[in-house]
Amino acid sequence: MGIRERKEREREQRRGSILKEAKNLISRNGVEGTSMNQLAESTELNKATLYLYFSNKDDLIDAIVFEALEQLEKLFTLAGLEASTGLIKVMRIAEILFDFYKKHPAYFYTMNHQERRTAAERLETPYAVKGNEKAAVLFQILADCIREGMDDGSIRADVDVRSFLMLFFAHIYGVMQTMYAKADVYEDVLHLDAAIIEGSAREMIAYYVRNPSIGK
Amino acid sequence: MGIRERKEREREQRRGSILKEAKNLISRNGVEGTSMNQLAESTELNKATLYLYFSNKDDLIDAIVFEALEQLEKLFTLAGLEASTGLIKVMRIAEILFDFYKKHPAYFYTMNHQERRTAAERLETPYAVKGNEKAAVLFQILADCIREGMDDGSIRADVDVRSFLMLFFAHIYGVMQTMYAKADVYEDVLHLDAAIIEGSAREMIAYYVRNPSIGK
Amino acid sequence: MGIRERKEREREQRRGSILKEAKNLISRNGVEGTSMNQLAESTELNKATLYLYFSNKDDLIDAIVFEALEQLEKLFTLAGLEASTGLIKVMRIAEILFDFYKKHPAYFYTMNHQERRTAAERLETPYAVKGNEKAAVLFQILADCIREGMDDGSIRADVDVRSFLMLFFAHIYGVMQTMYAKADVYEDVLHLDAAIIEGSAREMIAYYVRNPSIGK
Amino acid sequence: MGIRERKEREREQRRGSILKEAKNLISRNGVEGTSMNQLAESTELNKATLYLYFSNKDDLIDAIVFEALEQLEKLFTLAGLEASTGLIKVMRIAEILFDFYKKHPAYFYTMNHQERRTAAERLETPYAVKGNEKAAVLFQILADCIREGMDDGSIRADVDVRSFLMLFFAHIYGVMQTMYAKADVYEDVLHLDAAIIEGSAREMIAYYVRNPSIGK
DNA sequence: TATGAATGAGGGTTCATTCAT
DNA sequence: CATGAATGAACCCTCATTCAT
Repeated sequence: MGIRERKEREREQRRGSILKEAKNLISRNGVEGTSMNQLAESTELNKATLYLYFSNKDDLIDAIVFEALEQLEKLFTLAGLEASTGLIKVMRIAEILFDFYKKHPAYFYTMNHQERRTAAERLETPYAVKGNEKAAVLFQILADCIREGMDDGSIRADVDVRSFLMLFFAHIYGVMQTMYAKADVYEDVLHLDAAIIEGSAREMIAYYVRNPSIGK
Repeated sequence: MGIRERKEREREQRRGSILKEAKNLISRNGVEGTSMNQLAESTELNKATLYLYFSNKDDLIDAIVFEALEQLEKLFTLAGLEASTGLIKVMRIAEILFDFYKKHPAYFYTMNHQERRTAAERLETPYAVKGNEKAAVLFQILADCIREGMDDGSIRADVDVRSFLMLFFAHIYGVMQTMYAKADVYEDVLHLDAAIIEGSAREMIAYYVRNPSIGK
Repeated sequence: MGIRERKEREREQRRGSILKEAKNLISRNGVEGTSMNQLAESTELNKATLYLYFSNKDDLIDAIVFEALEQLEKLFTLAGLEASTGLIKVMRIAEILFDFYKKHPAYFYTMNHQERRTAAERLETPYAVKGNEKAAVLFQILADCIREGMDDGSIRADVDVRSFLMLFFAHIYGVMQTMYAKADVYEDVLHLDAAIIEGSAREMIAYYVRNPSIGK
Repeated sequence: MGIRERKEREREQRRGSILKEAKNLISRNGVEGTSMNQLAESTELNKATLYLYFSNKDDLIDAIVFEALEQLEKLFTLAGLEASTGLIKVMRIAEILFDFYKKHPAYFYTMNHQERRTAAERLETPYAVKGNEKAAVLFQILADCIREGMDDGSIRADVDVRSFLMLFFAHIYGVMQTMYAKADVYEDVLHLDAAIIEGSAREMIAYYVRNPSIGK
């Protein structure tokens, strides 16, 4: 069975290198701008071979999304360790998310690509199911931080937690998207630095959730 | 001379009906998911005919964007009339923007599609130039409201106006995108109503800019 | 009937201005590279209007060819007036033809465009018929010069006149085509000047027909 | 390893058969008159399949041109072997070129099609680069023959070699073009045989370069 | 497992030409 | 006479995907 495990491991490696190259391309050209053709060329594999590892282009995208979620789960978990209050944890997670999106454009692009497929389609594929579960974990981590903040008084008690979960990701997504897509506007027209916008964006979250009776 | 005007009007109507159908399709399938082929079928026009009214697919998209900006300009302008304070005006504009995006998905999709084209490309086409000017007007209206709010004390004085301009649109964009793309998540998983999320999203802006010494 | 003549004259003028603009475009973009669309725009006329003056794109081309032939006829005729010998006349015509082609690229391009249409098609259209007649006149003028040269001893007696007629135009056509299309080759690779090539090309004709017993 | 070579050979064959069919179509309809669509139909291949063998229509044309140049190089090289004088070699090459163009209209059409593309475009594609090199070889072979003729006295010493290189190809090109395009004129109007014209055309070259002190 | 080869469907765009007015 | 509007047919090219081997 050692031989079988080795095979398995090799397969995983090959798969990983495909994913790596895919992320590479997506970082540069976006999801729609990356074709299976290009990917085959970059990986020096045959197009058909790609389909041995991923049943679909969508499946491949899902795999990248899943990878992203896995990494985010780790990062989110670590975020809480050294933080003292719930608010600080939440803000730390925001920071992590921004950094993550900035560092891995491909993850950003893929995570926000699923427009085309209907919810039904999305639920059927095995990968997406796992992805949804992982996403739920992230939600949970963030939710816990919020509730912790309410308990320790750092976060105001009347925050609607479930709304905030969506809002948190949506807000950061919107800002990131703007920073990727509209750099020319804020740089050339408004003469703004990316770091400043991001800082304000994080501040905005803090303003929203922090308990005003405690102070900043 | 009446005849020429009538022709002109008819042409404008035809153009309008093409745009209308385009928005229709885009609402359902997104910008990239809408082809000139489909549009020709939907309008029951020959493909070449479309090119009599729009020199490009991009040009058509630009026209839709411009339409959106025109309407938004009107709406933004009206927003200030009945509002008493700068803060209320800002919030009113946020509300308007949400309503607008909800009512016109196609406007939403098109306005956030120009990512792919480089800044250079965007600046060259005549339509885009006009679009940029219109966008600048919207920015200005919002900026004026903010400053007014600072003057009347409804908005805290240390808001970075230019950052906020980006943030405002980015935030709303992110929330809308999430609501369009992730409806299944917040509905099925979080059992959330869209209106609640939107309410929270608007609140978030208010929390960020309002002058705390005045109170909510 | 004065009114009718004026109308006729106006029509001729309009037609002429269309032709003029067509030649303009063809000079720059070639025959295939010039579309009826462009022509309509340049003339500020409606596309359909063009078809009131020319039943076809081919017809329009034929008209330009005819114009060219008309002008060439004049030039060819004048060529003989001041020349002393048949040889000199022939050489003068060669010079004229080169100058003509250089000055009017559009004439050159159109005259050598009729590849597509079969001989049958070409003979049917009214313009082409007239064109063929004019071409025959040019041939005749050149033939007369040759024969004159044979008589006055400047041209060798054993030239096959009919062959030469074709050869003369073919040779000049080939050289001109090369000069239009391959300028980069002779300039960049061979470091040759256009005037030198043309000079050699004319010389080549002279070498071929002149009576060697007379001397250059 | 045999298997891979066989695959390679099969691919080469398929490629060859596409080229063959392309030449077929071009012979009949010219380069611009031959579409990738038609070619797909003729080869009974899918349109997309063609693009597996040629990245472009231009690339395909370049491949044909290159093929032509390869064959011409062989023919030109052989031409000198049995010939005694430089003049005879030159004339032999002219004969070869005529025969080649007559036998392979597609080669003729493709070789004289690159007018449209600018020099810059032509130099960028890898095929074209190789083509230019091959063309330079042909030029060189001809130049050597000329110089040899000058040495052995068969060609007059005052021929401008570089001019002649251009002239030689231009002349033959012009004649061939005329014979392809104006067959009806010389046949119906002048009652001339193609062979006669070609003979005169070759003679014209000889008249131009031969050393008169030696005699015909 | 991996590949070379192939494909159907569709992408955006442009052409010469012809109506009804 | 002139026009605006329209069109069918064709253009080159690319996509995600699937065979047989």
